[in-house]
Amino acid sequence: MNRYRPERLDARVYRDFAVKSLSRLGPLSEEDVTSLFQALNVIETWPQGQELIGEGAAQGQPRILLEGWALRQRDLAGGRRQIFGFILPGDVFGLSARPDRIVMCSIVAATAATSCQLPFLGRAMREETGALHELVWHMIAREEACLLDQVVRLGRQSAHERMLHLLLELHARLKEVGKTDGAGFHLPLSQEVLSDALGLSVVHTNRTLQQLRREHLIQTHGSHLILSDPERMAEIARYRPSRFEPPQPAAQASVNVPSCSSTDTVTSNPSA
Amino acid sequence: MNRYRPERLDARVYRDFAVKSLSRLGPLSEEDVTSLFQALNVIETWPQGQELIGEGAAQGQPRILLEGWALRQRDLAGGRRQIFGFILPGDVFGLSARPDRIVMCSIVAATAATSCQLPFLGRAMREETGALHELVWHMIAREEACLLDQVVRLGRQSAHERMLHLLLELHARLKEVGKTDGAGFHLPLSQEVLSDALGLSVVHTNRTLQQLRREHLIQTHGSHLILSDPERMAEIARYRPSRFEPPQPAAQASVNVPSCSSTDTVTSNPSA
DNA sequence: ACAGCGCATTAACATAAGTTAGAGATTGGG
DNA sequence: CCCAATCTCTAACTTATGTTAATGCGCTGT
Repeated sequence: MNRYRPERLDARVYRDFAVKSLSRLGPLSEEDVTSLFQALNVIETWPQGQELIGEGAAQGQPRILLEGWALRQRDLAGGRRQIFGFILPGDVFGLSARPDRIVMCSIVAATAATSCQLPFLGRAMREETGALHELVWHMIAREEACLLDQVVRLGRQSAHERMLHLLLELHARLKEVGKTDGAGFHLPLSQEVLSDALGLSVVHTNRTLQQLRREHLIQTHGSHLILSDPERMAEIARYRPSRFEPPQPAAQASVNVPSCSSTDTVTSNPSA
Repeated sequence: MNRYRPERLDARVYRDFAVKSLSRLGPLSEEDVTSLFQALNVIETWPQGQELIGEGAAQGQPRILLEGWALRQRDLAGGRRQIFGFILPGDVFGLSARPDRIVMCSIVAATAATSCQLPFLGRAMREETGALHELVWHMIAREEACLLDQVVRLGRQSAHERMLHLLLELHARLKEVGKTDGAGFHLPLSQEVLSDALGLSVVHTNRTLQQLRREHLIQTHGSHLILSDPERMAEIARYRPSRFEPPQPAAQASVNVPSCSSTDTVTSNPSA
C-alpha cells in the first residue's frame, strides 16, 4: 500500500478543516470559532508508525486529527496487537475519563499524520463553552459507538461480514468529512493492520479480500478501494448506518418503568 | 443455574452499600453523602430478563446497581446477541455521552436485580458536586476499560484464554465490593450468557469449562465458582490486574513530543 | 410422585480460520 | 536503475470452533 503523504497545506486550511469537521454535528458560535482559531496554531506532524500517545501515559492536550489516519491499539504479548478503532481526519482523540488521566490504549500513526491541539485542558474541559463542549462529547460518544460495533464484529460476525462491516463504517465516516470519492476512498492500511483490527490472521484477511473482489462487492486499485455494491454489503454485514448521521430527531423509544417506592420500602415487580 | 433471589433488605442497607461502593475509589464529603441519601430513597426492583433500559431509548436517570447482575448487550438478527459487559453491584449504568442522550446498548437484568437512581440529571451532571462527579467519571472510565479488555479477548484470545480472562475480571470486580468468598464467587450466569459475552457457541463454552475443570484451574458447585489457581490463570490469559485497583500513583510514562510550530508553519519530524 | 422445562453435557461431524512456507509484486532509498 | 524491504498472494495442511442432535440432570409446580 502507498504511504500516505501529507500535502504541504497552509495552516489556515487545517484550521478551516478543524472548524468544519467539529461543526458538522452542531453549530458553533462566532466566539467558539474564534476560540478554536486561537488554539489551532500549534500544528503537529507525525511520521508513520510513530506513537502519538503511549498507553499508560498521562493524557496531555486533547487533539484533533487533521490529516492521515491513526490507530487506537494495544500491544500484546508475543508480538500481537489488537486495534480498537481508527482515528480519521476530523476525529478527536486523547481524552481520558479517568481521574488520573491515564489513557487506556496507545495512539499510533497509521500513516504520516497531522494533528493540532484543542483548547481544552483535560478534565477542565467541562468548564468550557457550551457548544464546543457538546461537540467534543458528541465525538466521544461516536468513539464509543464504534467500539460497540467493533465488539459485535469480533464477537458475532464471520471474517467476511467483519470486513464488509468495517469497510462500510470507514466509508461512512470518511464521507462525513468529505474524504470519499463516491463509493470509493483511499484506504491507507496494510492487510496486517486490517487483520489486527478484525481479529484475523493476515492470510485469512487476504483470502477474505480476494473473495469480496470475486463477488464483485469491492474493487481495489492500489490503496484506493471502491464499494461496488454498498447495499448488498450492508445487507450481508447487517450494517446499521451509524446511529449518528444524519442528526435524527431523538427516537421516541419505550422506557421501562420499574416498580418503585419513594417511601424507603422495597417493592417487587411482576415477572416480565 | 439458580435464580438469584434478592433478599429483603432494609432500604438503609442498600443506601449504605451505594455510598460504600461509590466511595471505594475516592473520599466523599459529608455533604456528598447527605445528597446521595436524599436521592437514594427511590429503590427499583427488576425481575430476571427484564430490560432496564432499551437500546435507542433516551437516557433517563443514571442508576447504581444494588443487587443482582445486569448485562450491557445488543440483540442481533437471527436470534443472536452480543453481550458487551456485565454490570455488577455497585456499578453505575445508564449514562450516555450522546447529545440526544440515546443509550447505545440495552441493559437487561441477568438476575433479579435492584437499583436506585443517582442524584444527577443526565448531562447536567457536570454541574454537580466535585467528589460525586469525579466518582461517576471514574466509573465510566472503568466501563471503558472493561470494554477494551473485551475487544482484546474477542479479537486476540482463544476460547480458553477468554474464559479465564473474563472470570478473573469478574472476580476482581466482585472482590472490590465484597461479593467474593476468597477465590470463589457466585456466578449467576447460564452458559448461554457466557457464550454471548465471549463470542462462542454454547457447546464450545461447555467444552471450555470442562477443560478448565480438568486442568484444576476452576471448580464449580452449582453456580458457585472457585478459582483454584488464579496465578496460573492470570498467566495463561495474560490478565493484567485491572489498571484501577489499587489507586496507583499516576504512572510516569513517556510522552512523545511531536514537532510543533506555534507560528502557523508546518514542520516535519524525523522518522521514528 | 410426576410431568415438564430449562439447562448442562456428550458425541459425531462440518467448516471457518490459523499456520507455515514461499513465490511474486511494489515501493523506496542509494 | 537496481537492491532491499515490505506487502500481497497462493498453496497445503492443521486446528479451533461451530452445528446438529440427542441424553441426562435438577428444578418447579401440580
